[in-house]
Amino acid sequence: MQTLDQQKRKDILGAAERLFATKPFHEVKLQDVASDARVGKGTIYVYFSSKEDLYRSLMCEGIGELVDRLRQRIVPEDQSSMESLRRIIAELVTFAGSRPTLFQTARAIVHGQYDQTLAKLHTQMIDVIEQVIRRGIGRGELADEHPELTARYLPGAVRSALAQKSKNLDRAALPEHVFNLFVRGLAVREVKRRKIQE
Amino acid sequence: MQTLDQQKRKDILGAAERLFATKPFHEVKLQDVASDARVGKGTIYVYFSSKEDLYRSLMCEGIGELVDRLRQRIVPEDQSSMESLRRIIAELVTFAGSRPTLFQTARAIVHGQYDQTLAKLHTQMIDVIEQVIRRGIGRGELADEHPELTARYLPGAVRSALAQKSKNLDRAALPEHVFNLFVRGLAVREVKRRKIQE
DNA sequence: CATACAATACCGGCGAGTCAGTTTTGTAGT
DNA sequence: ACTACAAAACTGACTCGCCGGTATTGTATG
Repeated sequence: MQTLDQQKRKDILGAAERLFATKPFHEVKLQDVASDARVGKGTIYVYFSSKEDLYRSLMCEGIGELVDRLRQRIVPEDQSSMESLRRIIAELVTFAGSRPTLFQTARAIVHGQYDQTLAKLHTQMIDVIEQVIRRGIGRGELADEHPELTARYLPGAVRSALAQKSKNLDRAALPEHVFNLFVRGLAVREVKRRKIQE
Repeated sequence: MQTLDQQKRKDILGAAERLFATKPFHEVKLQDVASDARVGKGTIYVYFSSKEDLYRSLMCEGIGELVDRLRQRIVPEDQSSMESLRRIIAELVTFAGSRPTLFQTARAIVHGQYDQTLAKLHTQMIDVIEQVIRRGIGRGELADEHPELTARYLPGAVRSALAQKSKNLDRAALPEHVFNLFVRGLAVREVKRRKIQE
């Protein structure tokens, strides 16, 4: 009597996530969401006040979860900045892989000026990354003129790499590759290294 | 009257671009596009067969233009790979700045499986970048395990950086920063450099 | 008079949102 | 334990407004 069935809410969100992954907002029909979630169309309105609200809830909870995970994985005191960076990237890749919709659509929403909650969550994510870089700079481990920019590149890069699922991207190699690129860059330094070693 | 025709078409595309930049597809009304373009609603259907077609044309022509520009700016024979990279990044930033809609929405569409034309154009863009990197590797100027991934990161990074227009991003600094990061990475190398110099 | 197009009116389909009715679930009384 | 009952949860057929698309009208131009 008391509680709305939280499982049902999850079902609806799950169906919505699947469908919004496939088509743009305006092509997703609430009837389909309902069918997919095995609930009546009206039930959706028990848990969400509108299609818009459903969509926003989906996004907010997803990004919120990502932010939480990032924070959990980072322990500034005990970790080198490199390790933190590595973990951030790994987490981004994992998340993007397991919940492609959320990660991908996140961008579309951030752009939409209306939803401040979501924008705020997005900012939080960027902030977490930026702080890690700044800390690394402070410790003398990293160098970066604009950490606030780099913090944005990271999720963007991961997103782009995973955007096309067609190719057989080596998922396992992705985190390491991103990490290496961001840390070392493309420039060849073999010669210098040899000089050092000699 | 032929000349007028093409101008009118441009007007419509321009208005559409402006509006699609502001709101999602389903919130853009054809009446508004018409008004904005100073054209009768019916006239739109002279040049485009449907709202969908208008949108697709807009995207295709935009991305096509970007691909052309990238190709023009790159002269593999006469340029170092670094210079090519620098130009690619500059072009991406410029384009993303001047035509935010196209750049930003591009990926949302690519994901949609229906439109192969657009997907193909997107692939072409990635290919241009990838080839530059491969050439650099061949010449011993660059090192990269997965150029096909890096080629995707680049536009993704730029896109992310420009996604939020709120902050006073230093537009001028952006290309250089992206270039430096991708080429050199975040790692501090002062120590090593000193060792070499000593 | 003819052409081209803006403006406007109109139509039909579609889908978000509603609500009256049905089912499920919790509880109280015996 | 069982029944009875009530309240919440759920349903899906229906409604209603909106907008894509078309047909019509008015007007300017040459």
